[in-house]
Amino acid sequence: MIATVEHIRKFIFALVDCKNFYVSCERAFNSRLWKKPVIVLGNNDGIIIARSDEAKQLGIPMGFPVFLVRKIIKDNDVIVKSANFPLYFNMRDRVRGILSEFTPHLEKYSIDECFLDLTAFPPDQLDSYGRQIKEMVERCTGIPVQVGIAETKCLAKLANKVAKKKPELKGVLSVYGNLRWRERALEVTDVGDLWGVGPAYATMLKSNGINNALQFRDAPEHWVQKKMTIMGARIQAELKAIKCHSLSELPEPKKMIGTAAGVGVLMETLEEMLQEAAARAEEEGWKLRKENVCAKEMVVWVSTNPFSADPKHNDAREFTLPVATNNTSVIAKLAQACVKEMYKNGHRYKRVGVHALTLEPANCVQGDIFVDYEDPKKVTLMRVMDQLNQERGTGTVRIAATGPTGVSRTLFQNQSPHYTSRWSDLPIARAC
DNA sequence: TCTGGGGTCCTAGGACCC
DNA sequence: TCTGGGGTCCTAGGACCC
Repeated sequence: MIATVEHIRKFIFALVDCKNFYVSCERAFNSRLWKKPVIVLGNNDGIIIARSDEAKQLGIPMGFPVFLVRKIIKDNDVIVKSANFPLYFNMRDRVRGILSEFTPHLEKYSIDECFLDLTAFPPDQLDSYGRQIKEMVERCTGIPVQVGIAETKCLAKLANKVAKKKPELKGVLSVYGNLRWRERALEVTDVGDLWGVGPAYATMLKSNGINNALQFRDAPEHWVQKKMTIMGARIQAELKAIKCHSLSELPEPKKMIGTAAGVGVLMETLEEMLQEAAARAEEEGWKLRKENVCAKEMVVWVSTNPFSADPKHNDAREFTLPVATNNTSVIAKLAQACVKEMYKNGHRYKRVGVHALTLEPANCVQGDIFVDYEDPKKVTLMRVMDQLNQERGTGTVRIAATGPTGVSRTLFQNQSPHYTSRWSDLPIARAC
């Protein structure tokens, strides 16, 4: 490999990761959840999307259908919460706000993780700096975090994981410039826990005698590239402190925007399917307008429940719009036409999906002299609809095609109040 | 005997992330 | 009875072009 200036120049990355994020958000407003096993369920209260440490210790797995662990929940008084995304998004923004006070150079990697560029900071103080970040976030938001610091993103991720696993590190680990610490961290990390190594690669690597991150780093480079493509080669280089991934401070424009929520009660009639198609189109339109883009090509698909013994039917239709659009009623009509074509009587459907594949910025859509989607009245109608729904709550104004009630969808039986996003739910402080 | 070679674009499929 | 919902990137192979 030819060393470039990029490789020689030293960078410092920190990864800040919120611990059991959704559970921590719930706990920040409800002290009764402290030190108890708590889990958070996804849409429809179907699967487990977050667990407290206590719940993990009971052996409750992530992404698992909740009905399969009912007994553990009952026997151990596990507290079950339904997802409360408005609260989580708000807490995410608070955490990011605190982090951006430390450095303006940060990448919002996911709802509960941020990469920080600390290159400008004195390397001998990184450890204490990591501790300051941790304390400040916890004090201001109530969300516990771990901090990992290193020369590359992959190593920062790894340091973060080690900090999480080893209580004596108290949630902060910098391996920057410290070869011995770096090797130790690599050695105690299972190869399957590396960022970018999923279950398939982990199995392959282990069957070749590569069990930890250190062994992976030292494996022959050509072999790694052959088996795991350029992605694997990059992970390996990053573990050698050679930077392959930069900080992306500005989010890349999206390449695809989709929506495909499963329904609560399976759909059997065409009418239900058409209503669901309209509802998904409505959501898709809203997402496109929020991103300020229009879709030129779209895919509509239907599927039955993959886990049931019912007859299966999965199908998809793709179409190209004459003029890219983000207008809900245009999308809804086309989505319904696709569903009408695909629907087969005698099946119980779980999902209708609507995906936009080719996106164009909304302000420079290529026109078509025969089609008039850019009718200012329609644009205004969408804007007013979005505004009303935002101010008065989702679903205040809907297109008629979604039906009077819509298809039965989301169950939130154990949702906490919207502490941060609804006036009536504001927590009340009482003097003891 | 021996049947070009280099390039682009598109798609499906596989792997991964949170 | 109940099993999420978003995304990204890379590669191989085929079609097609000159």
